[in-house]
Amino acid sequence: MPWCDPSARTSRQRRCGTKVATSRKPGDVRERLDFASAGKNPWMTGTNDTGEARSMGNAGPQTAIGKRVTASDVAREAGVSQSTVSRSFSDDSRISAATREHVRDVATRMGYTPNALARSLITSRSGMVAVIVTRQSILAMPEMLTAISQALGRRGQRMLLFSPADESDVQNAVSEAWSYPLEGAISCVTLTAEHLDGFRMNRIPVVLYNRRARGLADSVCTEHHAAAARLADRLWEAGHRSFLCLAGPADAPVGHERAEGFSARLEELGAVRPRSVVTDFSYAGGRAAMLDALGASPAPDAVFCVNDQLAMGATDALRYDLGLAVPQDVSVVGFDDVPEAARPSYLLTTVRQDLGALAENAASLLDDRSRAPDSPLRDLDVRGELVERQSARF
Amino acid sequence: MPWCDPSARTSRQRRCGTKVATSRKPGDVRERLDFASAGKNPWMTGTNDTGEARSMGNAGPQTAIGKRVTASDVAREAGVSQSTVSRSFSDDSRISAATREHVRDVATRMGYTPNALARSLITSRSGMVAVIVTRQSILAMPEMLTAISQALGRRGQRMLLFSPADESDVQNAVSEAWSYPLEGAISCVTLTAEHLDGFRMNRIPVVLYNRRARGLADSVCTEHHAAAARLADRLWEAGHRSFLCLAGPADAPVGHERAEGFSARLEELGAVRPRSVVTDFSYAGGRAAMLDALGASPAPDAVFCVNDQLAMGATDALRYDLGLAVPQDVSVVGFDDVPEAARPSYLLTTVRQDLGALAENAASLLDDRSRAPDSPLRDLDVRGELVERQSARF
DNA sequence: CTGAAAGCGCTTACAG
DNA sequence: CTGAAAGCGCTTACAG
Repeated sequence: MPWCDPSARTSRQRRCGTKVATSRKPGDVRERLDFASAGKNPWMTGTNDTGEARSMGNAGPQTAIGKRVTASDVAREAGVSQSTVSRSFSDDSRISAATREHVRDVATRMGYTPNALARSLITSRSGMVAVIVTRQSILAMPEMLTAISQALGRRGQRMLLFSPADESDVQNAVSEAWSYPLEGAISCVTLTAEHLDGFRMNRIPVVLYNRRARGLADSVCTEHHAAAARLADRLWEAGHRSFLCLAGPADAPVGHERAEGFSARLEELGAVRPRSVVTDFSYAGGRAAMLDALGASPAPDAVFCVNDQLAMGATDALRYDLGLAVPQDVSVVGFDDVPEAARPSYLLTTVRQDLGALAENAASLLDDRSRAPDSPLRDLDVRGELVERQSARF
Repeated sequence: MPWCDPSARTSRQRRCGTKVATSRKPGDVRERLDFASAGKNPWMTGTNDTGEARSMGNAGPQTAIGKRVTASDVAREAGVSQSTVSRSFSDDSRISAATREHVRDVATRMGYTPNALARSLITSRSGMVAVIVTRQSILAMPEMLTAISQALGRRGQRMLLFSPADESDVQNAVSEAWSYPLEGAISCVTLTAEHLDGFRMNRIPVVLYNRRARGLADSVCTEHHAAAARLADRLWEAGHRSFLCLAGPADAPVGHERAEGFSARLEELGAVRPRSVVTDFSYAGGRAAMLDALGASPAPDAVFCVNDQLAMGATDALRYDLGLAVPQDVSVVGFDDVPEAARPSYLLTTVRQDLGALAENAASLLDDRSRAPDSPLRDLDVRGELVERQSARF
C-alpha cells in the first residue's frame, strides 16, 4: 500500500482519516473515505501504475516541485540574453524573426511559458478577475458562471472563483480575493461599504451583479422589479385574483426586489397585498414552503416564486404532496428561466434572465472603469423577458 | 449618455456593438445588446449615479487603476522598514507584538493586503490550482465545481477555472493555464501526452478527474465500469432482457467506460450486446436520441443512459413524445444522481457519484505529489452507489 | 536588433 | 527584534 505510506505522517493523517456519514435519509449514500483500511475496503481501491506504464519514457513522475522553467533557463540554452527571450514572447518587440523562431523552438522544447504573474508585477495587468458567488447560486444557475467566464475570456481575462457557502461567509471570500492583484471583481453577493472601500483603496474596479450598489460601485442588474410587475400584470389580466409569494431568504436583495415588484404591482391593480413566505432559494425550500403554506389556508389562484428552483419545488408540492393540478387548480410562475423550466414536467411560465448580457455588461463595465476611473458610476439594467408556458392559466 | 461616450473610441467599439441573435426556437429570447441606441432601447437603460449618492463621502469612483497599496507604502506611513511590514503579516516571524499591532493597524487603515503573487514568486507557492472542465460538465453537474472549490479551500488553495467549450478546445485552456505559477491542476477533460509533458516539465502536479491517465499522471475516478456493471446485474436480475444504451459522445472516456461496463456485463450474463446510440451528454441529446431510436425499433425492456441528463431526456421522450409509461413500459436508468434525479417527475434509478470524495481525493493527490514528487503514480477509485428509485421495474 | 540593468512587491537569510 | 540587501521571474527603458 505505498499510496497510503504510514511513514508520511503529516499527509497520512489527512489522507487516511475515516469519514463516515451516518445519515440515512431515503436515497442517501454512505460517504466512506476510510483510506486506512483501504486494502480491505471495497469502497476504494488504489492501484499503483505498472512498471510497464512507467517504462513509457517521458511518463515518470515529477522530480521536483516549484522548479518552473524560466526565461533565464531558456536564454542559457538558446545562447541569448534573458531580455531576448522575453522579447521573443512579446508580439510588438523589434526582434529578428530568426532569433524569435529559434528562441521559441528552444522554449517549446523545454516547456517554457512566461509566468503571467511575474509579468503582472511589472505591467500591473494580471488578467485575473475575482468572481464572488455563493455555492447556492452556482448550483441553481451554473450558466451564470460559464457566461461570465466566456465574457472575461473574450477580453483575455480569467476568472478566479470565490464561492462562499452563503452571504454570511462573504467576508472571508473578500479577504482572500484582496490578496490577489486583481484587474477587477464581479460580485454576485452583497458587499458592504467596507468591502467596497477595500477594493477602492486598492484601485480595483468592482461590478455588482444583479444587485444595486447605491452609488458605491458600478452594477448590472436584471430589472427584477419591473419584470416581476409584468408577471403580476399578466396574471391579473388573465383573471387571477388571489396570490401567494415565495419570497426567498429575508436578506437576499434579488428575491426581495422580485417579490416587491410583484406585490407592489398587485396593490396598484387593486388586489390585497399577497401573502409572502420567506424561504431559501432551493427546490427543497420551495416544496416545503408550499406544503406548509397550504396546510392551513385555501389554495390561491397563483403562486409567484422568486426563482425557478422554488417554482419547481412548489409545483411538485402542489402536484405530488397536495394532489392539486398545475395550472388547473393553481398557477405557478417563477423567475430565471433555467433549462429545467422548459421541460415538459414543468413548462414553467417565468422571466428569462439574459445571463449572456449580464455577463457581457459586467465585464464591459469593468473594462470601462479601468480606462476611465473617474467617470460617473453606472447602473445598467438588463431586460428580463416574460416566457409564457403552461404552468399558468392565461 | 455618458455611459456610452462616443469619444472613447476603442472601448466604444466593443461596448456599443450591436448583437442580435436571430434564432427563433420556441421559448427562445431575442438577445439585444444594442448599446449604441440605448436611449431609445427599452431593453436596456443606463442611469448614472445621482449627485446625492456620490456626495456620500468615500463613495466616489476610483482615481487610478493599478496603484495597489504596497508594503513600502505601509512602511513609510508606519515609520518602519518594509521588511517589518512583511514580518507583521507572517505569523511565524519573531517580531514584537506592539510593532505588529501598529503595522497592522496602519495597514488596515490603508487597505493593505500582501500581494499573494509577489509572495509566490519567492515562496514558489501560489495557492492556485487550475481546474479544467468543459462548460457542458459545469452545466450538467455544478456540484462537481463547488466540491472541488471546497476541497481546495480546506488546503488554503484557490481554483483558477478554465472552461473550454468542449474537449476540442482543451489546447487553449491548457496553454492559458501554463502561464500561471500553478501548484497543481485538476483536469476533468482528457489531456494528451503532450499536455501532461508540459505540466511535467514545469513540475506541476496533475490529477485526472474521472478518467484514467494510463500511467502518465495521478488520477481519481468513479468506478464507472464496475458500477455500470452492477446496474446491468440489477436490471437482469429483475427480469429485463432487451436493452438500449445511450452512450454519450464517441470520444468521451467517461461515457465510454460506463457504456462498456454495462454492455460487457450483459454479455457475460448471456444477453446480446445491447444496441448503443452515440449522443452528447445533454437532456436534449437524450430526448432526441430516444425518439430517434424508437422510431423504427420496438421498445426495449430497459434503457441505460450514461448520465442523468440523458436519462431525463430519454424519460421525457418516452412519456411525452412516444406516449409510453416509465417504468411500466420501459425502465430507464442513469448515472450521476444529480439533484433533479430525485424529484418526483423522474425518480431516477441511477448511480450516485460521490463528488465530495472525488474532489477531496483529487486535492489530496495533488498534495501528496507535491510532497513526494517521485513516489509511484496512483489511481484512486471512488465507489459509485446504486440508488434505486422508481424509474426501473425491480 | 540585442544586452545589461533597473525595478515590480514581496520573503528571507544576514547583520546588528 | 529590526533594517538593509539579495533575489523570485519577468518587462522595459537605456545604451550600444
